[in-house]
Amino acid sequence: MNLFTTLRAAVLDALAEMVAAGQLPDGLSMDNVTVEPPRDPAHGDMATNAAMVLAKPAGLKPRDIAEALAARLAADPRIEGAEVAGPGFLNLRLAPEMWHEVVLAALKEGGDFGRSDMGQGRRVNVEFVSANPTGPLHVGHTRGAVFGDALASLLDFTGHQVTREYYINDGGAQVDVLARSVYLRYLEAHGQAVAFEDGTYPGDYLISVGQALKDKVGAAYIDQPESVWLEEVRDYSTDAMMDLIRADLKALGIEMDAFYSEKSLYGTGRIEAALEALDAKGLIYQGVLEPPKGKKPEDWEPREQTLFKSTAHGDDVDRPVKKSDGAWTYFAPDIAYHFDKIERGYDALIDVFGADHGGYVKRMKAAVSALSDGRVTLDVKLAQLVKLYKNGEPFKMSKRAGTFVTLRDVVDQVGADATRFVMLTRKNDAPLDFDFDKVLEQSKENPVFYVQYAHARVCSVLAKAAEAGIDVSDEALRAADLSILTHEAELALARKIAEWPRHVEIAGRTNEPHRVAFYLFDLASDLHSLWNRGHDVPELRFLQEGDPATSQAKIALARAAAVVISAGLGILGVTPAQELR
RNA sequence: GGCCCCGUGGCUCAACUGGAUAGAGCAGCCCCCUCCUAAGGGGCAGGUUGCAGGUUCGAAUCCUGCCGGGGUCACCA
Repeated sequence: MNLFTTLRAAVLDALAEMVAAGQLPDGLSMDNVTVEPPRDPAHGDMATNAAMVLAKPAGLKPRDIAEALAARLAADPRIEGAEVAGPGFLNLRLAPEMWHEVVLAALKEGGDFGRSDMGQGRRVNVEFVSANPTGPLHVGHTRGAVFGDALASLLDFTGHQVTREYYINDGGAQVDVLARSVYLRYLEAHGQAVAFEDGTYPGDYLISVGQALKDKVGAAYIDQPESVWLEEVRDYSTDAMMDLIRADLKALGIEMDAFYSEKSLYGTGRIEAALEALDAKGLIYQGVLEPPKGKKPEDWEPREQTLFKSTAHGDDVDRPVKKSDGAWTYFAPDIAYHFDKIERGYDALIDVFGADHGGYVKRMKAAVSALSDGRVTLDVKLAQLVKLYKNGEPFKMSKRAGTFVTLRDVVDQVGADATRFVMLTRKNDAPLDFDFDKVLEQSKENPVFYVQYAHARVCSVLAKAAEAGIDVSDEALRAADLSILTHEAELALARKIAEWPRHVEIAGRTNEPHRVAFYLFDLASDLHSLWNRGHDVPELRFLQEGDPATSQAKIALARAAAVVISAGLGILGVTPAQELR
């Protein structure tokens, strides 16, 4: 149940009647007519801009349209009042029963309350993390991982068919480096002294891989040239790294639906096929690029390369798909990979990249646009940097000094729930501060705690009421007489609950899961506020001693709020707390 | 130099993708508090939304040009 779409439909009906009655001309576009909660509660429960939007095309004064619309809407029993205000807003005041219906809907629908069919089953592929398979995930990956996973859940909740996908970069030189590094650890496991030069990965996490390799092949690779072992060690090592990464993701509660190997594109004709598809559209040519303007690399020299005419699809310059020696650039398999996604029949693609890949967005969009003839959209979300703090002090990471923080470090210290929530308290393209101490703090300053606390409080009331012999089962709460809820503070909470389906749709439409986190904070805030008013105003307490009927109604309201918090946290991948420790 | 992101009270951030008097939390000042389970509650003050134009009934939001911060820039992945 979404009150806002319900009321918008009512407004549109009334407008249609006005057209039929000759009060409005025919053929007006209603697309821009909105029904929204006004910022100022004094303006009523909902406001529509219909009169202002239609005034110009209809050739009428906004206030005249609003007056006529108000007259019609006032006849609707769901609407208690309709007042024209400001430049032509029509403010609607709803009958209290509408809020009671919302509470009831939340109780009945439970975790499905707010679910939307907005996506109409459109198939969406969300590609995220896609970290090189050369080591464990670090904090930088964590944000993208949480963001992508929450976005996928959000899209699912809004009626899309979602695939969570990881692109394994196992085709480039970095996996050879990995193989050589593991080989060194392998020699080490055989008791040899080894040196990790520049261009190898010295991390401890490869020790066990080297050991395992020794257990597997014994001494077979000792004193052998790369040609003997490189390929096998590479495959063995990337598999080991992917196991590591899968385990890291699992620690965060993330499970991918699909892993796609870059290597599988080579030697199978996939890359060639993708480029032929572009060639068929006249978008591949041999040419020489201009040097980058302003900055002149010293070793720059003009080279003839195979280029993709990405400028035909909005890019700034054309991009090479082959190096001057004829080998593929990284971009080529990426084109093939996205071509594959298009061929798998997705309606929309989403890529979650780190902010340092910002320069890649235009060419990728150009490729998808060209390959799908504009049919498939690609939205690229960039996850900005995470700044770490410890005891209020910036925490510097250095790979060389071995002080880089892994995903595991973070999850082990603060838990998956807090990690996930905090990572979503900022929009993806804004930098994020992550303070190890603050996220565990039990105070209002910590949004994780504040939202969890609200949920725990409701659980607490339920337990308390049950102890007092009041039936607070789902059935009993659904049957409660909600008409008792008339206090402004109570209706305010119900109003906030009613906004949930609306925020879900906005978040889903914009691919912005952080909106869910902000909404939950607001909702928690309203619940705490109502709770606190119970100190001064005993009638506002949820539990009314000796009055089961009233208690049930009030607890039904609290329970509805908890249902929404639980559903919202579910989208974010956070477990709602039953109690706090 | 080109491109992308960002610029909102002292600080950290919102603002329903164009709506009404730009909202919260810290910090500051003033009150209250042992209360259904609690780590507090209420209030005051604080703003030319980086600057200048433009579009619109209406702009923090869209367009143009500046200023400032960050990222990125063939033959790496």
